[in-house]
Parts: sequence; structure tokens; C-alpha cells
Amino acid sequence: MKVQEQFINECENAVRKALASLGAPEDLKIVREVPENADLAIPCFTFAKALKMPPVAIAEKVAESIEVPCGLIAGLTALNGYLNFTVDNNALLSDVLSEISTRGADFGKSAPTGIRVNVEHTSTNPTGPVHVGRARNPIIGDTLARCLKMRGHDVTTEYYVNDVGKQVVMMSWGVANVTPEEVQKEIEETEKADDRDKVDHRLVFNYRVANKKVHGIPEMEAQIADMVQKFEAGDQATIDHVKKVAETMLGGINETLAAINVTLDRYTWESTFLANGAAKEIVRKLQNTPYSGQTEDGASFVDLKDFGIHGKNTKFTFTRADGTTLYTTRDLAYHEDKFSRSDRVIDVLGEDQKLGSQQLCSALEIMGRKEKPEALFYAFVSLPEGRMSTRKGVVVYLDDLIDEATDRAYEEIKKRRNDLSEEKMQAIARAIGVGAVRYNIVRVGADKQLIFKWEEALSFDGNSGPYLQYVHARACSILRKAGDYQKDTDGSKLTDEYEVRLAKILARFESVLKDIDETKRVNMMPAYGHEVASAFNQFYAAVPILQAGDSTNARITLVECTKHVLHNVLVCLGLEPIEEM
RNA sequence: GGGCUUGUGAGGUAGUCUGGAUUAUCCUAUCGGCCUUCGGAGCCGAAUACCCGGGUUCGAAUCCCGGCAGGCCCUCCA
Repeated sequence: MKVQEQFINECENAVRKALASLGAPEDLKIVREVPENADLAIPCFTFAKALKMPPVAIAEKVAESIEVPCGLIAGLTALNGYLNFTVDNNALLSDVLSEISTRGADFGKSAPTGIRVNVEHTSTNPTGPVHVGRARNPIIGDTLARCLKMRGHDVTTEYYVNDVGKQVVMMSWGVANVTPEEVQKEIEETEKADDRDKVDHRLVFNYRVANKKVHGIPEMEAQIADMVQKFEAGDQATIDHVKKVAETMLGGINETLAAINVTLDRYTWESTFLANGAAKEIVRKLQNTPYSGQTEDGASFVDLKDFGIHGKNTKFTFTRADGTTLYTTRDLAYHEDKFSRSDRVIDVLGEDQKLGSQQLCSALEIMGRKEKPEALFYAFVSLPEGRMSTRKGVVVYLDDLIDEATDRAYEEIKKRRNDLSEEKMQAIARAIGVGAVRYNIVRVGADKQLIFKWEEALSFDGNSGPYLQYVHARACSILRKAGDYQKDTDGSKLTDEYEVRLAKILARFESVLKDIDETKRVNMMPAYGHEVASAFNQFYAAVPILQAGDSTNARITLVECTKHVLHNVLVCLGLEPIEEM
């Protein structure tokens, strides 16, 4: 917003000039704040030392020496050592209205930056359905990717599929060697059994039975170990079988993700780094650095004690005694691969990966890589009864949450609308249910541990996804009623405090996106969206829109601007911007 | 034992990175209003909070030190 930037510049320049005349040095740092009762505040405490004057007196002197109104500065008062500036509302509002209404659905979108950003998220092991404990990953990752896209970056989202190791081998063994009867028995023995007819939900029982059958029986364990060995040695039949099972499972996972509007651009299979020799190349590189060493029986490691890692975690092992690679070795190869095709690499990870991620960064540094992956960690979601565990039946699957949310949304809509077709109601119910689920998860800071509660996850009012969708639908409805109206971007027609406030909030959209780009705190987007929606409802309640005399067209234009901003907020959040509900 | 992280009204949560005031944000629940024409999944109002103890500072929810409480991690696992 040009006017806003200009306003800030004018304020700072005026203050700088006034300070200079009081004998202050040129380079004094000016702090900016945005308070409730003014458009810009500058505290004078920081100038006190240089001027040898009390802050309150400085504020008063400065305020006296600045002539207002002047340019975009409409007013200035000194209070408690602060300089409180107010902006020329007419100029600002005109700017906001014309900028947003001309850019329309493009408002907030930046021109292409050419920066290739890779966002890896989800990447759960293909051994079972996604549960809500892990649902934070796709939702945070997808939201971040959407925001970065709007910033003009060239974003690729990516799922790293773990198709190497004992777990997936066990999974595929279970598919081949567990009988339907055994599966049935397992289902019957499970408390709160899961009867969903979906591949990932069914196959997880094979996995569980397999674990039980193999556990503690030497010849079975040997069979698994043999498969792992064959896999690592490149035995095609074994690899194909494991991969096929993983693909099947992944299909189920993807169905769930698609239901919450998450799609991935790319899948990278861990086994490729075994097959193409990249993992071995990492071993060779690391062994040739001064930090590398070997244990007595021949496992290789690098010592990370010079890299800010403490205690007994400094030895970062990258080969087994028999020379084979480890998960982390392959992960290094994977990161080298990602860097070869991206400018920024972002990993969305559970907080349990913190140490591993730090070690990975150090190892990359040892290998001479300058760039570092940016990690975005999230704390786990647990249930009131404790940590989620599929085995104990202490688990809520994402599929069940989506269904429940959709069902409840359907009940609500059925209560309110009897004019809609069945099909339409179901589509809207899905949009609202998914909206509630996604919003509820991105709403809170990623580092905050979360206890899942049904009533919170299914909230449709207040600070919720459906509230934003509702306001969007409401704005659309008003615009439909307005029909062909004459756009009016004259800010002087909008003088009510609620419309002024709304317009100023709308102007902030781009800066919210910028902050998210820089900090990766995606929870700022739902907070901003709620602010917009709430300000709109206040405006709506305070003044008439369609019958406002001279102001009518300007108000409708403001409604249109709100619709555009809200639309893009919803897009960033992965919620459907429905036009009625 | 060591490391990382979180602690804000009854419940949840923003703000903490980059220290500021005049009323510490918002939601839910509670209580009291609005049953406003343009969509009540709404609007207005009331009441209730910075884990404890020190320190730095003109000024601390924010920075530092020490406690306490929860979570996570410390595999030649993935």
C-alpha cells in the first residue's frame, strides 16, 4: 500500500528533522509501534540519553515543532513520552479501495520471485492411516506452501517416502504372510475396532499381526532380517514387493490428504538413494573429512562436538559396522538432492526430530554445503487420555475426524437451509467440516503442545474456519444483491469508525504474508483472517450498506474488497471460499 | 543424568524472536443486552489472567540466572 508506506516515511522524517534541531545525532534509531488509538506511535525513551532530556519533554518538544496537518499526517499528539500520529483517512482509504478493487483476486499476490522453495511435509511411514497426532504436519506444511506461493515463490511440495528398513519390510511381509482369518481375529480383539473399508485402515492389521507373529521367534526374525538384507543388496523382487505394498498404503494416505485439500507435487522414495549410489557417495565424502572416525568394530561416524552439539550426542554415526548405510545417511543424500534443485529447503518435522535435524545440518556443513535446511517443528497432538497409540486403541484417525466434522456441518446446514439440493448441502458440509478441522489445527503456534478435544476441533463459531467462510459467503450475498453497482473508491465517503478500521485491516494482508515468509509462523494467517471477518461483521452491524445514500457505492466497494482479501486468506489456509452456506 | 521446548482469566489462545505507555489479544463457557432492513454460524456489554523467586533496565509477559510443572529427545532404528 503506497499511502501507508509514505505515511510512515513522512512521520519518521518529521521526527528526525525535529530531533536534529534539538541537537540529536543523525543516526538515532527510531522505533515504530502500531497502537490501538493511533496509526503510528514513536516512543521517545530511546532518545533520552542522547538528548539528556526526559522522554516526556522530548515528545512534547517534537510534537510542538511539527506542523500538522501536513501531507498524509492528519494529527499528532504527545502522550506519556510517545508521539502518536494519525493518518489522513481519506487518502488512505481511497488508496486501499482502489488498490484492492482493481487487483481483485490478485490482491496480496506478489510477482514471481524466481526463488525455488521446496517444502517437504507429511512424509509419514507408509505403515498405517494418518491419525490426528500427525495431522499437524500436512496441515501446517500445506498452509505454509500456499502462503509462500502467494508470495510469488516457485514452490514445490514433497513427500519423502520411507520405503527402506525393517518397518516397511515387516509391513510387506505381513501382507504376504498374514491370513484373512488372522486379520479378522486381530480386529475382533481390538477395542474400538476400526471397520473402515479403506486400504490403509485394513492393511494396518496385517502390520500389527506381523509384528506379533515375528516378535521373539528367532526363525521369523531371521526371515525379516534376510529380507532387509536382500532389499539393501538390491534384490529386485524384494524391492518390488516392498514398494508395491508401500504404494498401496500411500494411496490410502493420499486419499485422506486429498480430503483435507492437501496434494503433494512430488514423491521421493528413500530407496532411490540406495539404488543410485548417492548414499554411498555421502559415506565417501564424510569419511574424507577431518571429523570422521571409526568405532572398534568398524562403524563410521563424524564428531560433532565443534558444532554446538553437547553431551553424548556428538558422535553421528553414518555407517553400520558392516558398512551399510543408515536412515540418516540417506537423509543426507536426500537433502543434497533437494538442494540441487531448490534455493530454499524447508522441512516440516515433529519435535522428536530436533536433534536429528541439528546433526543433519552439521553433517551437511562438514561436507561443505553452505545452505542449511530450514526446519519447522511442531509439538505432538495427544488425547486427554495421553499419547496416541494405535496399539492401545488410544487414537483418533484423521478420516474419522473429517467424517464427524462433515456430518455435524451437514446437520447444521440442514437446520438452516431447506432450499438447497441434497448434493449442494453435502458439498457445503464437506467444505465447512474440512474448514473447521484445518483451521483448528493451524490456529495455534506449532511449538505448543496440543490436546485434541472433539468439541474444539468441531467448533463452527467464534475463532473458527466456518466463521471466516460464513463472512465470505455473507459478503458474496451482499454483492449478489447489489448487482451491477458503480465502483466508488472515494475514501471520504467512508467515515464511520468501523469502516475505517476494516479498511486499515484489509491493507495489512501483504505484510502478514511477508511475516509468514520470514518466520514460517503460519498461525498468523488464521489470526489475521479472524480479524478481517470480525471487523467486517462489526461494520455490517453498525451501518447500512445497500441503502446508504451517497456512501452506498463506496460501502459496496468495501464489501468487495473484503471479499477479495477473505478469499485469498481462505486459499492460503486451504479452506474452500464457498459463496453460500 | 544431559539437551531442547512449553507454562498468560474457568478452559483454550495471541503477543515473547526485535523490552515500552494510555484499557495484555481473541475464542469458548458464564451473566446481561441487541430479537437492526442488506445472511443471527452474528453484534454490544460485564466478570476473571502473564508458573514461582531473584537480576538487568527509566521501563519486563517479553532479556538473564535459579526453581517448579508438562512435553520431546539422547539406537551401528526409521
